Parts: sequence; C-alpha cells; structure tokens
Amino acid sequence: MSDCTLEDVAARAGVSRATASRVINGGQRVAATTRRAVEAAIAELGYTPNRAARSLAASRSDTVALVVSEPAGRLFGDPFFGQTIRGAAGFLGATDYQLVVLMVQGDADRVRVERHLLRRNAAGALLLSTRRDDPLPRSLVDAGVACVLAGRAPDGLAVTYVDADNVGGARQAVTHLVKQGRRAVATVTGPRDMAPGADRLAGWHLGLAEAGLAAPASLVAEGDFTRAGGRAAAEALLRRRPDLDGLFVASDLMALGALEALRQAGRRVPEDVAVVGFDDSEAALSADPPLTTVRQPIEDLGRRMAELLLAQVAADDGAAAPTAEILQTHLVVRASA
Amino acid sequence: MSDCTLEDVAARAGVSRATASRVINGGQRVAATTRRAVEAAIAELGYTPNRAARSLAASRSDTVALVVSEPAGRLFGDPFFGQTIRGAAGFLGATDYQLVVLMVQGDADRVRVERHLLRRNAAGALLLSTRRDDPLPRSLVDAGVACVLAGRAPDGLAVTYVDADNVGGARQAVTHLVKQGRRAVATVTGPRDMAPGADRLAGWHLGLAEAGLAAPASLVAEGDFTRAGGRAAAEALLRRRPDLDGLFVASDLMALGALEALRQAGRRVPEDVAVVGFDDSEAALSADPPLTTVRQPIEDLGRRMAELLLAQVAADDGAAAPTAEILQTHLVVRASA
DNA sequence: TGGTCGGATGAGAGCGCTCTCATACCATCT
DNA sequence: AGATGGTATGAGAGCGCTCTCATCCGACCA
Repeated sequence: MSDCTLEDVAARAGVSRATASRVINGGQRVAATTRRAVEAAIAELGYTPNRAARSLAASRSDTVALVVSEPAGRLFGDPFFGQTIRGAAGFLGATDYQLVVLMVQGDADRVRVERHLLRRNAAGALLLSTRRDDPLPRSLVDAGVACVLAGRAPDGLAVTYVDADNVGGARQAVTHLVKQGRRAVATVTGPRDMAPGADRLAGWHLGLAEAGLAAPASLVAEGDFTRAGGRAAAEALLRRRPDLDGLFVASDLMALGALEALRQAGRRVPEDVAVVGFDDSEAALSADPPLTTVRQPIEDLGRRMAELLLAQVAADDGAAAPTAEILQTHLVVRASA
Repeated sequence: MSDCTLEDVAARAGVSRATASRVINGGQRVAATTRRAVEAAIAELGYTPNRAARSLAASRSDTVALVVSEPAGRLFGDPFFGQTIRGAAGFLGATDYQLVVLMVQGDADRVRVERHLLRRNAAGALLLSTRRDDPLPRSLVDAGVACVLAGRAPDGLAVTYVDADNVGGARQAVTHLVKQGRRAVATVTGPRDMAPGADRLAGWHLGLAEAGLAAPASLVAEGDFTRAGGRAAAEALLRRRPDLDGLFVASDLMALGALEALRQAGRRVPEDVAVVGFDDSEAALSADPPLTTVRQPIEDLGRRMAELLLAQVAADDGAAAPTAEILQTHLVVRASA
C-alpha cells in the first residue's frame, strides 16, 4: 500500500503514465477497456496520488485555507469557530481538497498569511473575521484569489459570502413575542457597527412593523454582546419603559445578563416579560428559565462556504459573479417566551 | 511578490540554486557574505518557497494532520474541539508546518485518513478521539508514524499523549468542598470506561482519603456526561444519602442536571449542598448559581500536542520514547461552592 | 614548493505528477 | 484508393525544489 507511483500503476495496467493520469483525472478520451485496466491496477496496488507532486506539476493547490482572525475567534466564541470548521472540513473530506487552518494573531501572521494566499499556496480561502475593516478580503479579491466570507460582506466589496439570516431570525423572534400577546416588545442590540448587530435590529423593526406596532427609540438599548452589557441595557430599558412585556436580545450571552436584570427588578420570566435570545448557545439551555432563542445553522454555514468556494475555484473564468447566500435560522422555543 | 523561484533568488544573489537552498535550510556550510547576499535577495524579491516542490523533492511533508473522530467531536463538544485547534494552529503558525483538519465521520473516511497518514502525506498526526477502541492510534504507532493523542493513551499503547490533570483537578475540587466543612461529599461520575470518567473518580477518592474521610459506594453515582444523566444520578444520590452536603460532578453539563435535581428536592446551593463541576464550560458561568468548576487548559493542550509532535518528528531516530504530559487544571470558584 | 585537507560552491539528477504535442489508428467521405 | 477527420495513446518536457557528488580554492604542513 505504501509507496507506489503512477508509473507502477501504468506498468501494471500496461499503459503509459499519461494514460493512467487521464483515467485518474476525469478519464476523458480513454477507451473503456483501458480505463478498466487502470482502475483495476489502482485498486490492486492501493495507489494514492502524491499530493505534492500533483500540485507541483499542475501548479494548483489542493488546499483550502480557513483563515481565522483572532478577534473573530474571541468574539464569536469557540463554538462558532469549531462548528464552522467541522462543517467545512466535513464537506471537503468528500473532495480532493484539504482544509488547512491559518490563525492570524498579530501583524506578522497577517503578512505571512496574506503572502501565502497571494502566492496561490491555497486554492482559495474561507474567511472568518468580524472586523469589517480587515484589509485581507479586499486584497484577496483584488488579487483574484477565490474566497468566501462568513457573514455579510462589507459594503462595496464584491465577494461571495454566506450568512445566517439575522434579519429573518430576529423578525421570527419578535413575531413569536407578539403572538404571545406582548405589545411592548423592546430589544437589546449588539454594537450597531457590526453586521449581526445591525441586522438583528433591522429584524426587530421588521417584526414590529408587520404586527402594526410602533418601534420607538425608547424600546431600543445597545449592548456589546457581553453579559454585563446585556444586563446594563436591560436595566436602562426597564427604567425607560416600565410597561415592557417582551424583550428580544440580540445574543444569548446578553440575554443572560438581561435575565439577571429582570429578576432583580422583580419581573417574572416569562409571565411578566417574555425573553428571546439569539444563537442557541450552550448558555441558552442552562439559563433559568431555559432561553427561547434563534438557532443559526453554523455547521451548514461552514459547509456552504466550502461548497461555494470550490464552485468558484472550478469556474475560474475570472468573471465568476459573487454570490450571497443566506441560511435560514430557526426559532427554538423553551421556557422564557 | 508573486511567483519567483529559488532560481530567481540565486540569480539575483549571484550564486547557484544549491547555495541559495542551503541558506534557506539552516545555512550550514555557507560563507557569511554569501549568506547575506542570498538573504538580501530573498527579502528584495519577497520570495517564499513553493511548499509542493519542497515536499516533493525532500519527500517529506510540511503538514500536521489533526484527526477528529466524529464521536469525539460530539462528546467533547465544540468548545473543546475549537480550542484545541486554536492552540495547535497557533503554535504551528510560528513554524513551517501547517495544520490540516481531517474529519472522520464514517468507515470510508477512516480508511481514507489512515491511508493518507500511512502514506506519509503528513509529518505526523494529532489525534482527537474519545473511543478507546479506535484502531487508528495503534496502526500509526505500528507504522512508525509520529503521533500525539489528546487524553490518556489506552493501556498497552506506547504513544505520546497530553492530558489534563483529571485526577488532580478532581482532588482539588473535593479538597475545596472539604475545606468548606462538607463531610458527606458525593460524586456524579462520567462513564467509568472512559478515561476522564475514571480519572476524575480516582481524584475524588484521593481527595477524600487525604481529608481522612471515608468514600463508601453510596456516595458514588454514575452519569453519562449528559445533563439528564447528571440529574438522574443526583436524584439517586439524594435518595440514598439524604445527609449529602457536598457534590463533585465530573462535568458541568451533568452539574446543570444535578442543580435541577437539588432544586427540586428543595436543597439550597451552596447552603445545603455545595456543588463543584468540571470543564469550566460556558454553561458553568450561566448556571444558577454560577458553578464553581475545574478549568482545563484546553488551548494549551492543543499547543503542547503540536509541540511534542514536532519534537518527535525532529528526533525521528525511530526510538523516540513516548512522552506523557499532564497539564495542570485550575479551580474556578464561583457561587455554587 | 608540492602535497594535503577541509570548507564553500556548482552541476545535475531526480521527486511523482500533469500536460502539450506528435503519432498511430480507424472510420467516413469523395 | 486517397483524403479527411476524429479519437486513443505515448513521448517527453517540465513544475520548483533538495541533495549527492564533484570541483575548486585557500590554508596549512613538511
């Protein structure tokens, strides 16, 4: 099984190396009998192509880079990171491509990774990064390196991306609250200059509008995706709007803080105030009461990113139009709303 | 910056390709002035070696495989997975090696991955897998492929591994409970045929022994690392030992279940029963009350695994003795104990 | 001064594969 | 029968690098 080359396969099948190669790569222009002979030889020998030789000769890479910018890793949290990798690696496992993980933790790394990609050491890149001002996506696009972003692309950047339906998910959450008879449905937002923060707020607006309810500024408080921030925002909301009876919080972690604030204020959840979070993190399940929340298909996101990247690589006629793909979210109803 | 080969560097430096290569690879037997000339050329040209060509010519791989067996991914949970990758990839980023993630989700994958590694398509493998009966580690060791396991190695397998100090962590937890004056300290264990389950139980025994307390079987209930399992085990414990005043639960998730059982039984935490978990997962923080727990240095674990693997690869005199490395755990005191 | 030794360097042969061409072959058409 | 076209195949030139040898040159010794 160990070392055996194309040459060996060719010899055993009684053909030339070129023909054996043809069979392996799609097998166009090969007579059926010849192909069968080669395939048999491959099976008997347990042949596996040498990846290095292959990509050297073809001057293309069989590697897909997953670039993780450190701030992203921190903010999105590990589950997000791990699940995305799982999705992408799972999909790529069925192809000839391999997933290599590139971590960017400082400027030296940034340069190294950028050079690596620009020199075409990977077929393309999957970018995980929250920073909207990260220059890497633009460099790659300009250099014609195939890439796919996780999360909505920055304005003005024509690049393929896959995102969870933040707007739709938030809308769903609000609709759910309204259906429970809530009329004063407030929201704790994420930072508004981050796409998920802005989008979930937009979804809240949409949900209220659909229900014919007003969305005054007094029902909006900005958090920062941390637990403490969620708590502070909820407290402000409670002060401004004592009539509050529904609360959509743009992340589970913030919702945990909001739950504290509500408890402290003597409000029962969900009797007095119904709460819906976002993310369906582990924390949502362990909250008290368990949090109704919006689940994002993170693993699917990783998978789709990989899929779209390969499509882009395959159709490398340069002019491949950037695609945007929005993955449906799903409301998980628990006790809090 | 883009394509420029060793040949270009050599030409610019006025030397032969061989000499340029020497400078890049350790630079033995090269005159100081020559070396400087080559280094200058490299800098000016922004040269980066072609990985494929390199590993083809040297017939070695610059790739480290991280093999994730699916059951492991599920059981350990995503945070474990993500953090390990982060640690390993972070460390490897500073070397010439790259981390490729290989997911094993079925038999086809198993064969593919095994063949991949046996054919030396990677310099070595980092193995993440809970199944003690997984045949992969043994195959690799037998074939002389460098590898490092996450978690204690199965008995009889001479292989390097890195593990968190499950015994010590559990001991610490128990000692903490005893120091709070608890005398009837029970434990909810993981499955005993899993190393972490067995080791944490051993730590519990150790802690009690050190405190001069007895450890009757009535204080032990087996869980399965799930929340429901933890709840059931705690209920059993409460039934058997109404005098229970301390509880060490071998995972946070199970501790969440135990907390439910205690609440239902009308016991206050920590007043009536003090509880300590294990893992310091996100859930621990959001539990009610926030869980005192044992934190494992997962990211360090990934980093050390990578480090030990490279050491093994470097010292490939075959007879490299397997190393075991145990990473210290750390008690995080919150409200539950 | 001739001989010797050792370190610096260059020449060149691959590593295992892909891919372009040229060639051989057969069928079809005039 | 000769011309034409299309398809299956083989020959061979690299891809960019490493590594073994042979070579060269200056230093040192007798």
